[in-house]
Parts: sequence; C-alpha cells; structure tokens
Amino acid sequence: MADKAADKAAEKAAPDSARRSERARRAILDAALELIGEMGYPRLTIEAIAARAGVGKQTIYRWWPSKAAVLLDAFTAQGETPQGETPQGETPEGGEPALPDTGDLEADLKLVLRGAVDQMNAPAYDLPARALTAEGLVNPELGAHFVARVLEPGLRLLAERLRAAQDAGQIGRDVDPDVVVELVCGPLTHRWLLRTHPLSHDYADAVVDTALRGILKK
Amino acid sequence: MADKAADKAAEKAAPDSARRSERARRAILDAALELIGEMGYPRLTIEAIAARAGVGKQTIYRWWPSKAAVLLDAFTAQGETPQGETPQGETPEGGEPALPDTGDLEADLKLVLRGAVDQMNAPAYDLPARALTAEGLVNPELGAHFVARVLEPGLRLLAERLRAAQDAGQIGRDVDPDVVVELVCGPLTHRWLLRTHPLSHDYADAVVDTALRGILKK
Amino acid sequence: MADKAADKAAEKAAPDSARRSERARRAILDAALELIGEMGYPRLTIEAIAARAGVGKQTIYRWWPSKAAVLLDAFTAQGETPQGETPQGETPEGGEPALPDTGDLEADLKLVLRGAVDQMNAPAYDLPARALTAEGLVNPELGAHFVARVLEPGLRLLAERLRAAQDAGQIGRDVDPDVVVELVCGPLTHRWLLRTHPLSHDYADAVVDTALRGILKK
Amino acid sequence: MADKAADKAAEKAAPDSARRSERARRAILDAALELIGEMGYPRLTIEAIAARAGVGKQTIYRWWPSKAAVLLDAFTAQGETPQGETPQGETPEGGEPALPDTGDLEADLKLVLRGAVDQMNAPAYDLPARALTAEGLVNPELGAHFVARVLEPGLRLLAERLRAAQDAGQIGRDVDPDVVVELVCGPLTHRWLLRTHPLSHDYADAVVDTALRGILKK
DNA sequence: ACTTAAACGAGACGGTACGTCGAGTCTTACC
DNA sequence: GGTAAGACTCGACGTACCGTCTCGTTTAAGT
Repeated sequence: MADKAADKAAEKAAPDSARRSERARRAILDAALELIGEMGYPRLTIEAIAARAGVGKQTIYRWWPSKAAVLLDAFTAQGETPQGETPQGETPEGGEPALPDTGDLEADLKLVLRGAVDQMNAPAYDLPARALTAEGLVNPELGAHFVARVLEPGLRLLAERLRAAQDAGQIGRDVDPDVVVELVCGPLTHRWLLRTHPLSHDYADAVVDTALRGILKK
Repeated sequence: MADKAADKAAEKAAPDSARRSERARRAILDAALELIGEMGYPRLTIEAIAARAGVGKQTIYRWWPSKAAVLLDAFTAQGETPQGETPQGETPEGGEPALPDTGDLEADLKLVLRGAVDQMNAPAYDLPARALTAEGLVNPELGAHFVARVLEPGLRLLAERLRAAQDAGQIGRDVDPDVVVELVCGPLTHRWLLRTHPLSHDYADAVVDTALRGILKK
Repeated sequence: MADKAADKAAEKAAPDSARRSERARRAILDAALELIGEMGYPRLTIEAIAARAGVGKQTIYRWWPSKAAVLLDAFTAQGETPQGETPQGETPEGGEPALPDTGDLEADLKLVLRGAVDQMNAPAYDLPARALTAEGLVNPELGAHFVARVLEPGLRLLAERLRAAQDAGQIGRDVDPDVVVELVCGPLTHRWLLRTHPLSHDYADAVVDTALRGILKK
Repeated sequence: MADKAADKAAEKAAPDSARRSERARRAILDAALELIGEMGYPRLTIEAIAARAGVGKQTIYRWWPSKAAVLLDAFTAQGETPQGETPQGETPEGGEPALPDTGDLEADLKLVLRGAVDQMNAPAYDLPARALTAEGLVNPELGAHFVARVLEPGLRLLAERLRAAQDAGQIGRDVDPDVVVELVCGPLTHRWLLRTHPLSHDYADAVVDTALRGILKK
C-alpha cells in the first residue's frame, strides 16, 4: 500500500526533480517536436534528440522511459497550451474550458468537429499525435497516458455539451451521451488514422447530420 | 522504351518468383505469426523470423521490404482465409461472400458487428491487426495496403448490405451508405484501438441502435 | 613576480588545505584500498570510491587528479607506515631506517630479499603496487611519483648496505653498487610483475648466490 | 574432458573463422598500431580503431575480447616478423632462429642486450610493448599470453645460448641458466619499464660484466 | 559568539565510450 | 539461380563513468 511508492523508488534511485534543469527539459521537448517534423517518428532517435537539444543522452533517460514518452510530454506541453483531440471552445481566462453552446446542437457540433478536422490536417498536430497513437496501439501503458492526457479532455467536453442538450430536452433520455460522443468522433478518427478518404469539413457535417437525425426512415 | 523493364531489373535484379520456395514462404509467414504472439510487434525482428523459420535473412529481404510487409502477408494468408475487419457472412463455396440479409437491417448489423467485436477481442486477430494498423499510421504506403487488403473487403460488404436496404426503401435516398458504414465501424474501431472502454456486444448493439434511429428527438 | 601565486590561483582556485577534512581524506584512502581488493584496479572507479567513502565526487577531484593518484596516496599512507619495495630493517623509533648489517653481505641480502618476496606475494601489497606500476608504465608522471615514493627508499637502503660492504672491502672498487642493486632487484621484480615463474624464497637465494659469486668460472 | 571446448563454444556461438575477412583483420591491426602511436594506449578506444579501420565495431568484438587483445595481435603480427623481448640473431631462411655464438659469451651477450636496449628505446616497440605489459600486470590472462608470445621466445634463445656455454665448460654446472637469463634481463626490463635511469648500451655492458664476473671479491 | 567563506554531501549535467542488437548487404557453398 | 548460413558495415541502443557544475549544509577562522 504505502510501500508501493517506496518500492518503485527502490527499483532505481529516483532522481531529484527539484534539481531538474528546466533549460534542458525545454530543449529536449523542442528538439523532439522539431525532429519529428524533419524525419518522421520511426527515424526519430533519442540520440538525435539529445544532439539537437545539446544535452547528454543520460539526461533524457533520467527523466523519460522512451522516445514516445518524450514526445507525449513535448506534444502536451506544446506552447504551454496542451490541446485535446478536439479544440476547446472559449477558454475565458481562469475559467473551465467549454464547448460553444448556442442552443443549436447541430451547429455547435459541426463547428467543433470542423475545428478538429482542421487540427488533424495540420502537420504540427498530425505528426506527433499520429505517432503517439501508433505507439499507444502497441504499448498499452503509453496508450493509456495518451488517451488520458490528450484525448479524454476533449471527449469529456463533448459529453458535457451533449448532456446540456439532453437537459434542454433536445435529446431523449434513452440516448447515452457517451455513445454519441464516440458516434461522432469514431468516424472522424477512423478517417484521420486510416486515411480511407479525405478528411474534410463536408465529411464532418455529414457525420453530424447522419448521426443526429438517424438512418432509418421514420 | 523497351528498356523500362530492363531499368527496373537493373535497379535490383528482380527475383524470379517461379523458382520461389513455397516451403520457405510458409515457414516465414508461420514464424512471423508465432513470434508476434510470443514477444509482441515491437520486439519482433527479421532475424528472429529467419531463425525460427530456418531460413536465411536474405530470403526474407528478397521477397518482402520490411517486417510489416511480412506480417501483412502472414496475416492475410492466415489459414488461407484472409479476413477483413468485419467477418464475411456465409461464403458459399465459389460464390461471392455477402453479409446476411434477413430483411431486418438492425438485426443483421448487430449480428455482423458482434462478430467483429469477437474478432477484435481474439488475440490471434488483435495482435497482428493492431500491429499492422500502428505501422500503417506512420507508414502511409503500408497503411494503404493494409486498408485495401484487410479492411476494405469487409467495409465494402457492409456498404452493399446498406445499399440493399436503401433499395428496399428502409433508408432514405438522402443518406450516404458510405457515411453510415463509417458511422458504425468508426466507434468500434475507436474503442478497439484506443481501449477507452471495454469492447462488448452491448456496445455494438448500442452503436447500431443510436446510429440507425438518430439522436435528436423527432 | 608576486603574481605567480595569483596566477596559479587563477588557473584553478587552489583549495585551502588548512580547512581540509581529515575525516574525508581517511575515508577516501580507506575506500580506495578496500575497493581495489574487491574489484581490482581496472574496475575501480572514482564514483565507487566516493560512494563507499560517503563523500562527494568533488571532494576527490579537489585533492587528487586521478584515481591512480588517490591509490598512490592510499598505498603510501597505509597504516601510517609507508612501505617501499623492500622492507626496511629495524626502524628504531625516531631513527633512520637501515638494512641489517651483520657483516655477512650474502646472508643480509637474502634476508631482505626474502622479505621483499613475502611482501610481493601478499595481496595487500601486490594489488595496489601492481596497479600503480601498471599505471606508471603508461603514465610517466605518475610512474615517477610511484618510483620516488615507493621504490626509491628501499633501493637506496640497499645501495647503502652495498656501499658499506664495499667500504669493508668485501666488494671491489670496480663494482658499481647501483648496478648491483638492480642486478638483484631486477630479477625479483621481473618475476613478480610478469609471473614467468613462482616467486619464492629459493629464487631470492638463487639470485643472491648467482649475482654475488658470478657466472663465469674463475 | 573433450567437452570443454564444446562448452566454450556453446557459451556464445563461436564465429566461423573460415569466413573471416582478411581485409578487415589487417585494417584493424594496422589501425591499432597507428592509433597507439598517435594518442597513447589509455586514450586508444575500440571505436577509434573501428573508425580508422573502416570496420564495424562488431567485427572487432567478434574476434577479440578487448582492445588489449587486438593490440597484442597487432604487435605480434607486425610486418609478419613477430619480435620477442630480445632480438633474434640471424634467422637463416627456414632455420630456427638462434643467438650469435662466437665462443665469447660475454661479447655475444653484450651484442644481444645492446640490441634489446635499442628496441626498447624505439617507440614502435616501446609504446605497444609497454602498454601490453601494463595491461598484463593487471589482467593475468592477457599477461600470460603476452609473456608466452612476445617474451618467452627471446628468453628461450638466451637460455639456449647459455646452455651452450655451459656445455663448452665456460659456466659451472652449479649455475642454473634460467636464473642467469633473468639476472641479465631483469635489470634491463626494470630500467625500461620503471625509467629509474637511462637505458643505454653502457648499462647493458655493465650488467653483463657484473653478472658474469660476480660481485664479491674472489 | 557571530559571521562568513570555503569545504563538504549530494547528484544533475554535457560528454565519451562501452558492449550489444538488429538492419540491410554481401559472400560462400550447396542443391 | 534460389537458398541457408552468417560475416560484414552501419547506426542506435541503454549503461557506466568521466570531470564539471550547482545546490544547500556543515564547519572552522577571523573577527
């Protein structure tokens, strides 16, 4: 129980994070993002990151267990504005981020999903996010971190917006908002990752339309 | 020019597939599938495959460009019954495979998607398919092959079944069957790959229900 | 110039030996001797010495330029009774150490060389002395210190004893005592270092006999 | 047991020396000798040897266990004329090497030892031989190889020459030629390795004189 | 006794080299 | 000419120590 942390520490003398060099940390994260843009994830190496950052390899190994972990931190810390899968709406300073709520669910969803599409099409998001997703597929521990830190926040906002619509009586009580979240995100993610078809605003609109209004004739 | 073929040959003396050893081919594919089960994709190496198959490394490099390509072939050739993302319905010998069509679209979809869920939960499918998906995310060429050979066939069948329903007047003309295919497959794939929640028959049912009948109150 | 000291200080702020921690010094020297016995010279590291001594690495680097220098001090300060290559004879407290002089040169030499043989066969002498010799072979500066502090004193005593014999008329004036010293020490050192044959009392006796009485028939 | 070799082989799949690349072997040995001259033994690294030789590090590790072993081979194979501690006399083609035997032992010994002195003073011999001696002091296994392959042959020749003198009645039967060998080589080696005094032809002569004619007055 | 500057323990840092692994190519002997 | 075997060059791995550089914390000299 309380020993668990102690055990972990006993494994390999945990470094003292108070003495950590912020300069080195920033240089490493920046280098990782630069390099993934220049050579792609598979050819990204810890040695290259260290060299670009002007840092000893050990300084990377001291604080991260793998290049994927470095990249996850780099991606998350990007510009000090960590982004989720879907962009938050307004982030009124100090307040909780929330999705737009104009009362028109369809319009709001389309707005948000079009934003997500733009993000997925932007190399600065696509490259690292795609690499981290790929790594996570095959490495469950990293995958869990990626989902929790990158994806969950956006999905949670979406679920909240849907619950608001449900409270407003726009959605029946028999519909599970969490299922709806996946119903609209799943298809976008599918296209983004698998590249089966172009990922466009039109597609985002079509998904929202089809999902919201149903498929079977009434 | 008549030299075009010669040029190609000059690039890398194309091997003569007529003389290819079927014994070696099978041994390599079998070894790849065995080893991915034993050590996982990231630790799978071409050297290990060659050793396990009792084959020289060059024999692998002669016929495949990467370990992912070997695995794709191994996965595809599995039991001589290459499978797509969703299981085919009956495959009456000699005939085209097709999804069940009882006239009840909802029931048919649930049947098919439950089968897909079972498959995704089976390690013999999950491990290689997940590895190939991951590789494909980051390696577009391989990704395209994977989609075309593994995923597309299943998706096409689904689209056909939906078009049949449309022809039967169960689905409006304003709905695009291709979008519907992704609307039901996207969420399943999302859960399968990202492990956000358990992937169960109940979830498959919920996706079908929600997608078919719509979200907004009528 | 008065600046000479200042220059030196400017080079690398010479530490103030008045404030030096005797506790740390002893701990370092002890740790060095312990560790060379446990893991041998090549695997002896400054980090290990610091850890064993409970001392910061900088405390070692402040006072010694290399692990060999530490070991040389450790060896020299051993038990506060620094030993030369050959054991001193009686060390009447306060007096100069001198070799035994019974008037019988042959017997005296055998006694002294047998003592040297015993020392070379004792791990507590062999390990550090051998390591320092090895280091000195390849690092002339350290080698000079090692010879001056460890070997020379013993050799000088031997030379004095021989000069006494010469004064007593036992040795001809045409013989150079310094050559004789090497004539008896060389062979012992040869066997000790190169391990060509066992280093025994009998060998010491044989060397003395052969050297003193000559090789050619008279 | 006959299994001993098999056991050793079982430890780590012994490489097939029939397929060994002679080109790589020569390049490695040459590079080792070049580099020890350029930077000295302590700063000689396997990586540098590999780089200079245009060879993968693995090719070195495949055939040698340490940089010292490489150097020993390099030194031994030098110009295809491996040299011992003392220079061979004439090596009439095809015949056994032997020391000069003019009937005058003293003159012959001086000739040989002056040659040895010259060799020890030549950097091409001094650097590698000194480094290997140093390594051998601290690594008994390597030391044994060094002695057997580099030193022993020369010492054996010297012993044979002395036995010839003994057979000719120039040396008494009570004198052990092996002790005499060390009596003359020991002092030279002592000066060579420890740099206590300059190593000159005069010293070689003095050693021979003193050793042959004895120290005590007759 | 109080101040204060240097030595101290600790250990993070930028580096170099280690010894290993696997990639992909090349060579040899066999069929 | 395809194959099994495996040596080759190359690049990266993750680790070990190097010697330097902060960090507080003693600690001993000089007020």
